Amino acid sequence: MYEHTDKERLLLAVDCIVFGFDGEKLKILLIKRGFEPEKGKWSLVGGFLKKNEVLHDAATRILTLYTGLDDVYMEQVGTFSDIDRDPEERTVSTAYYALINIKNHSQKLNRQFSARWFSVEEAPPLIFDHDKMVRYALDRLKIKAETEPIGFELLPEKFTMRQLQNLYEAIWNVSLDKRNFISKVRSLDILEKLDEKDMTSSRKGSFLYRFDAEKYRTVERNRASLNL
Amino acid sequence: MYEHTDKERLLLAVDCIVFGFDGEKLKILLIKRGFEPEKGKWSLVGGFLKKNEVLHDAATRILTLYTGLDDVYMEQVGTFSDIDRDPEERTVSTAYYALINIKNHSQKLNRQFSARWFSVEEAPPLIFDHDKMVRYALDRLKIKAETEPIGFELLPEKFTMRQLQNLYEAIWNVSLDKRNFISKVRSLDILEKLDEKDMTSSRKGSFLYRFDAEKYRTVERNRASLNL
DNA sequence: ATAATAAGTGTAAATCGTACACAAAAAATC
DNA sequence: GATTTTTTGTGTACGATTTACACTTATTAT
Repeated sequence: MYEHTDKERLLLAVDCIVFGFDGEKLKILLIKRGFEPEKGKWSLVGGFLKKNEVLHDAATRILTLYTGLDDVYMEQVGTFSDIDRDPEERTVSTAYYALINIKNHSQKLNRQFSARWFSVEEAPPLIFDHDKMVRYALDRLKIKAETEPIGFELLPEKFTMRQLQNLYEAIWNVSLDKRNFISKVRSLDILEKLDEKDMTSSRKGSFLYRFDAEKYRTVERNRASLNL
Repeated sequence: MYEHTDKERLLLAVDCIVFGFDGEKLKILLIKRGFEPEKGKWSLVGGFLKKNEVLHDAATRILTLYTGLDDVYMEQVGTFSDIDRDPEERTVSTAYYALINIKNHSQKLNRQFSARWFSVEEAPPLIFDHDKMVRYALDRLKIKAETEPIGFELLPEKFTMRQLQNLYEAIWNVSLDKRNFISKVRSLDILEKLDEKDMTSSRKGSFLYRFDAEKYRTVERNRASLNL
């Protein structure tokens, strides 16, 4: 019950799992901590909730601080409360995941915070319970990708079919049949095929596509399933 | 960044959306608050996180306090942080939902806390942001029900096919075809048909079923989909 | 005997998912 | 300039799943 003696005030942190995609592999943004505790080890980007701030704003603030980006897709993953997760003081942390497009991503972050992209499989061990947060965030991303088209957030404006397929293969850690993938994506009718070709990937070149924002929103509203 | 001046300690509450099922409708457990603020209004059951307690334990503790039940299925829904959600003091709250079987449910709770079951559609307006919490919890329950057999938690040991169908109809707010429903459920092979009949619902009587815990766990492990 | 009520049961059509292989374009190399 | 290399791009057939759909049965109440 709401008895006064039980009320304990504690620190509430926010940690962000920043997912990015480079056309090949799914990546997360990590920083080498320049401060105690655990100075020198890799961690998620994070900070503390301020008095007159809601969690989502705190997550956005932290993301902007570390990446220079705003207007980023973010979603709450969950709140982690193990007693000794932070050795300094009892701290509960709410994790958010963000989806960002690596190409839009200024390089200043590297200099300031020793931030680096790691592919999800090759990331180093993280401090505190951050590995657990990443696992939860990945699970959420996998589920999200089943019912909502997340490419808008993770891919550059123009991309090839191969890149789109790589994205889903990376998220679900599966390999998909090219023909089935393409026909499924086509049936969703949210892509616009451009006349341009990307010539970097092959001699033949591959056509570029773009999301059709209009159709895309319709699909989002209908929660159309992307069962690949 | 983790600068000391930004650290603000605040209260962390836990609120529980307790779902129950009476064979007909999906219900939630609400209490009429006997304490300020908002004394006399309806709210979720809740409390504050203690210093040496993790969130899940706090949610369990609160549920046991109000219902006398332990060993209940619970899952974190999310953390709600609107600045003025609690008028007394800045309080962030993590919501959990619980699934309980109303029939197992002792009646002592009613006496002690003016707790009552309300069908989800007919619930009164709740204090603070509790209505929002209920909406989120319902969304989570809907998604959960798509991939995991939740009947074990919500139904009495023996139940009729009609009750099972009512449960899914109530959660998803749809009407399902009886024949398709039954053949789908049968194909999952997690139910045991008993020789007993329930005679309360019709003159003919309807056979009772029971979950086969062994098979049930296999299905859970395989994350078999219950696409009804 | 008859009426009323809910239980119980099967099939056909449509949709969706999956498996699968070869030709075309262009550049690089000889 | 012919050949090799590489990646793109495309269609179909089969099986599985989902959906739509209606009548009989058992029993009690009248």
